[in-house]
Amino acid sequence: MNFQAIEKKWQKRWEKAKVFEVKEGKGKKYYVLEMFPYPSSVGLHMGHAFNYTLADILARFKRMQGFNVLYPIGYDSLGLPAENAAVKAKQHPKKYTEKAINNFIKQQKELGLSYDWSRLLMSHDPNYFKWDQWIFLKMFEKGLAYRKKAPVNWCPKCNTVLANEQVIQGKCWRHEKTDVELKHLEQWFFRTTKYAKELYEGIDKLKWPEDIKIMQKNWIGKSFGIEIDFEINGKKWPIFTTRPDTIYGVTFMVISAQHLKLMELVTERQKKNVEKFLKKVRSTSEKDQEVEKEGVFTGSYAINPINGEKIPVWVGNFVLVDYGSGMVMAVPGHDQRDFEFAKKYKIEIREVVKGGNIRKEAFIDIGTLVNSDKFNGMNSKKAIGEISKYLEKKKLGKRTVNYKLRDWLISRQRYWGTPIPIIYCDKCGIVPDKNLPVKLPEKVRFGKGNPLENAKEWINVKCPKCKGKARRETDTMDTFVNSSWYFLRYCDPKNNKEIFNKKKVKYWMPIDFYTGGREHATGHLIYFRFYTKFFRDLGLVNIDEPVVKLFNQGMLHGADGKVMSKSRGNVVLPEEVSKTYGIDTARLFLVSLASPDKDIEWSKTGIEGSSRFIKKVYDCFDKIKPKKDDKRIESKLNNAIKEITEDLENIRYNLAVIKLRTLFDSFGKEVSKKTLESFLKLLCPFCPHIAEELWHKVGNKSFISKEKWPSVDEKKIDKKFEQQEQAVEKLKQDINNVKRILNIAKPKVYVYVLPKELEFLRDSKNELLVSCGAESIEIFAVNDKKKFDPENKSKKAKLGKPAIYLT
RNA sequence: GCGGGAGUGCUGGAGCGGUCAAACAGGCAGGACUUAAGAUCCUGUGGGUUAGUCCCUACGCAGGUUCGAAUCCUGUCUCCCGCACCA
Repeated sequence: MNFQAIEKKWQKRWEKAKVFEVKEGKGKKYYVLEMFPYPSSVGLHMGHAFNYTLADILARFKRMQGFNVLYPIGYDSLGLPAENAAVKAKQHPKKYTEKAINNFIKQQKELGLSYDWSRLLMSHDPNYFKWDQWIFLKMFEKGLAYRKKAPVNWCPKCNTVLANEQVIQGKCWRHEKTDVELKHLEQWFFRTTKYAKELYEGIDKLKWPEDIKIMQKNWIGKSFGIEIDFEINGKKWPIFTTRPDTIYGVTFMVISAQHLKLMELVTERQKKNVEKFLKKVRSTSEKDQEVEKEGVFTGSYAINPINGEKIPVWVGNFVLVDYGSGMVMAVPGHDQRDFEFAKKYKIEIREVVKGGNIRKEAFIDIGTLVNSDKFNGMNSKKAIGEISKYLEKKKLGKRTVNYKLRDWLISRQRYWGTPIPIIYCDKCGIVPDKNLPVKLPEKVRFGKGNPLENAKEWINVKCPKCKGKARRETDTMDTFVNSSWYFLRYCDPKNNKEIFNKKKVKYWMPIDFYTGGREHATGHLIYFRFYTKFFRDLGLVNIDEPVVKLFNQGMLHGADGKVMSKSRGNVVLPEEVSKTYGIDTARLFLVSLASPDKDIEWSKTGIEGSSRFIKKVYDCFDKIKPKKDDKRIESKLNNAIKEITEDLENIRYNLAVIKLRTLFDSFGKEVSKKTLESFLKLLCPFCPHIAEELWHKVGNKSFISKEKWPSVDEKKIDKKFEQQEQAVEKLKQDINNVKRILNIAKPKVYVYVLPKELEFLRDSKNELLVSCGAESIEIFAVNDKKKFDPENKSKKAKLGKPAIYLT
């Protein structure tokens, strides 16, 4: 059979008849979505095919179940990789990207994915990013987009700053060998921290994989504590601590070496020392493991608010600048880091919680307070509360909750991104540019730094307010901005009056099933929740969370056992597989290997198994002449429908495939047309092209993709047939066993059964003959007087266990 | 260091308190069909034993809970992943 012709044929017909295009309003909706793909110019390999197939199967299944299924596609086409690749290929990123997209579309169509192509989105389209800019201005208006000078992560390879989420173990997310540097720059931020509490608390309600939920919790990192004001040089400096019970043990303070206001604390005498130290800190890479804790005295002293004690303030390399207030109270007796620091610089280590040996190491557990004035003898746990209360009463501190989550740095010093719609005017300052879209200038020079900085005509504009001289912001937005709301635009992709129609979004949202990789746990999957909450507060959506069910698919590994990727050189291309086996076979194989959430390995021999099955199915429809069902088939079919439906519902495709195979194997020569059709429907989500082809072959004119999913008739499921089958199976084994013991190559077999079992065993006579390699088989009822039974074996027969005699 | 997940046949993997551990697929071996190969079909694939029986050994290792555990608990080893000086 010619797979490729069949595939092409149906792909064309689907497209022509707009089979997968949907409109809102017709019945119950179901929204299936894959994470916004970045259109790499390298194209798709089998790993991608695996991802898309998983969602496509569900979309097709839900569609047949009668849901109004929204299953759209688009491309996250702005971003650094495209710009870099384009520069390398000496092509404009736009041209380069669009070529890549066209290639992607072609390949995805060849996979038989049932997208509604009419909703196609591309984030580099000004009609799309116009709304990114619109959102930015809304955020600006609400104080959620702001500009500040801050210590930021800089990747020297990318030549741009990065968000915290894009720094992995001190390295750039795109360059695993490049250390991220710290710089102080004026940058644009989104105030994600405004929703920190809600983002954190909402996690529990999500039907997401547990590990993702835990990762998000750790990332947002909630901790309860108290902010205590320490007075330094007459000014109040707040610090955050979760252990106020150890406040009597504070023997010094440490401020981060990156702190913006550090120099305010440095005295004239200490200036040289501190500057020398800062130089050293900057030259050693920030996050290398096990950096020794070091610091220098600033010359200033702080007053411990609880007892008025004067304590030295140091500057140190181990204090994070962007957590809490960038300064800590050091309790060397009860914090391991402070302990190491104090040991090194011979600062007093004071015991205030009894329980450990603070000469050897810091005692960080809870215990009983000592050397703590009126709180002596109190348990740490109680003391945390009591001391907090005391400080609050005296207006020296305030209990707070602190989050690790930081505001999202969205500025990028690159060309291929959404321009930030801001104009700087000497007179009016920061002015929003409401004349959207702010497009990218086409003619720019690539190579050195941010190309936009040299686009003079584009930069120099009139101030929208005073019409005076002004200049554009040259930073563009992080690509994760574009992917934070695309799922809403799919609901109304062509709207040019507003970002989207509220009613349409209300109908389609939330996303019912979202697939993608685990790597987005603390990036995209937080950003898009943040956006959703912001839109809700704007009154644009009526939901709190964008996704009901998140599914993380496993990774496809190559034959070498490593994750399939172009750079590793272990890719298998869908085109190639398609040529030999057909894409339906590949789809089937990918999901039958293992549970879809697990990593799987591509194997050449493995796909043969799926191929054999597909061929068998195809051949069967070539030959079979439908007749009537017997009760056994009816039972089998209904049971299969029931179980396959459940398995699809729970994304246990591997198990569904097994049941599909078992069902097919149970077809004898007597199968009704209706049963065959039901089988095809069950097959359709996995192998849509072949299902369509055979659907027509048996005489239908409609699209099976649009047919109704078969329903279960529970009454027809009869466990009796299963038991009978098992009995036959056992009998088979028994005969073979005896045959082997007696060492007869082609025995004559005599079977003796109880009279009521005679009928179904007779039906299995041929099957037994083949599988036992017997010369002949005769089946007698035990009470048959004419039976051949020279050794009188028939009296051994029991219910469900016939007696046998071989010769 | 903290957190999460996983260890089942020759392999990928099902099973996640109980009627049978290994469904399904792949591999390998034997057989049938062929002049032959391929395709296809059948059988076997821990050990012992037997005319189809039964026994033993087996779900990383060691304990425990239970009438009963691959499945629950504790400890331990190995592997994978995430976070990592968060005060």
